[in-house]
Amino acid sequence: MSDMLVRKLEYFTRLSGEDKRVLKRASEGKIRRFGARVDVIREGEAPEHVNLVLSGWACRYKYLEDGRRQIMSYFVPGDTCDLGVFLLRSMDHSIGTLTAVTMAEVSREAVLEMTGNHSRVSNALWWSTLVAEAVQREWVVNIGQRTAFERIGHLLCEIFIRLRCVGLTTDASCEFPITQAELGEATGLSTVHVNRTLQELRGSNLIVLRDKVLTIPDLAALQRASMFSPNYLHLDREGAHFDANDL
Amino acid sequence: MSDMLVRKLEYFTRLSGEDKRVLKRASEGKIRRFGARVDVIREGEAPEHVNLVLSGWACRYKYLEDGRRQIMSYFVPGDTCDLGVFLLRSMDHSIGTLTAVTMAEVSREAVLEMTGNHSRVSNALWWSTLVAEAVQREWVVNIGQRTAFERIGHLLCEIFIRLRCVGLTTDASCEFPITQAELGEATGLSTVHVNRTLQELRGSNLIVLRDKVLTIPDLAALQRASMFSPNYLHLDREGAHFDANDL
DNA sequence: CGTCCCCTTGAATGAAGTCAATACGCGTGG
DNA sequence: CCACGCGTATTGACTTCATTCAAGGGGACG
Repeated sequence: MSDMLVRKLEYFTRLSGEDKRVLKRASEGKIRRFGARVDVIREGEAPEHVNLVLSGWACRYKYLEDGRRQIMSYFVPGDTCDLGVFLLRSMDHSIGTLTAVTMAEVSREAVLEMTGNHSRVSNALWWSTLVAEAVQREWVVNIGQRTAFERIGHLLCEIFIRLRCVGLTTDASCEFPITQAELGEATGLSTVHVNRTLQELRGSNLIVLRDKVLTIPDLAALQRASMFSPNYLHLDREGAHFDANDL
Repeated sequence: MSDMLVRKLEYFTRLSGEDKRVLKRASEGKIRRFGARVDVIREGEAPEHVNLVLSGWACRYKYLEDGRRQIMSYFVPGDTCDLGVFLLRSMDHSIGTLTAVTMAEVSREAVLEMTGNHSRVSNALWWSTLVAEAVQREWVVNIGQRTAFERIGHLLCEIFIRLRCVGLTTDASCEFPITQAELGEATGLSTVHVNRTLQELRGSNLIVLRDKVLTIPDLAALQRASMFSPNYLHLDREGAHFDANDL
């Protein structure tokens, strides 16, 4: 079940059988199923556990008073929503689903157990948190500096690579269940402009996007066109010195 | 010296004398002085310690290939630049000064000592990290959804409040040594447009900004005008249940 | 068959960027 | 002391990227 998480963490360091068991146990607590476009937790509420996405897509978002919505992060399988949340009394944003989603609720105790007694697992989880922060920063760069074309291209590169890390791509394709409106909310663009920009990307043969399936025939080309560098995802086993030696 | 940090952390929880001593010790290691507009660490380099700003302003930034620069965070006294950095092999962004800056280099060992053996200090430091993340997310909202007017207003509110937390404001004023160009790099606006927007803010009597001094005559009004809510700064002593009881 | 959601398109508008020139303060060196 | 250069702030005119408004098309589903 938590295969995706293990798979992702091994981009940082090799985990031992025991490490994997610990992770598995933590993610086999309470499982919740959500429909599409449903809130998991809302701004103002008190966080009670860490949410781990097992399947489906979710997002972190915030409404402005006037109804505009900004999506601040996408969550795909293997992603955790804030390891540290329960230090805070109340959420400053909401988490909602985009598609139908299953989530594991990881309790405070389970997190403390992992971070306190299993240092390799702890390091790997902190690494994933640091990467999530780096992604957040990259979004600032993306929205702040890039044109619509680069911006959407960049986002597609990021998502594709993140999905590939957890085995959710086949060759050059992946599921992409996000509507154009939601893409707009994530990139700070209007729906209409997202639509036109996607057509441009299609016209340049950089992407194929139909029926909720995204194909990137030449990832390197898309990366170039959108000035994407994967360095901020820190996928080159930077924690190799922590490697477990049992297989 | 680390007064600012202690002062900031006490917005989360009350620290004991011992806690403060531990923090003081950690920030009294190597002190470095930088001139204005100088890099502290560059993208691609390996982080070796946590930087704690003692005085002056710094920022986190990234260049795009074509020379555009995005500032992703501002650092003011009391701010630490990434508690977890040394889990990563290389920086995915740079940190540079805006004014002359003094920084304390907090060693990996000092961080481990604080987080491992002093749980209240550890919690407080993690809280400050979580707040920094919340700020990062808010910048996405800011750049993604708000107009130039709201965007700059929002940023000024945030900075003013952060400075007030560490005692760097007097009444309605604070030092504000940021150039218009740097404001533009942080908000994703051109210098020219920043200039015009500042004039609008002045014209609405929401701010006075002259000679590197910012005055916000009516903070509540500026907050309203820029749809600013301080909730994401989590300043209402959310860790009060960890309070030390000695004074 | 109608409704709803999502995608698409066109035309008009608007916010912000670009280019270019000018102004101002400040330090340096003649 | 003044001239010069430099970085920062300001202004005007023009352009462009993106938004808004409005309408139409297509598929899924009851």
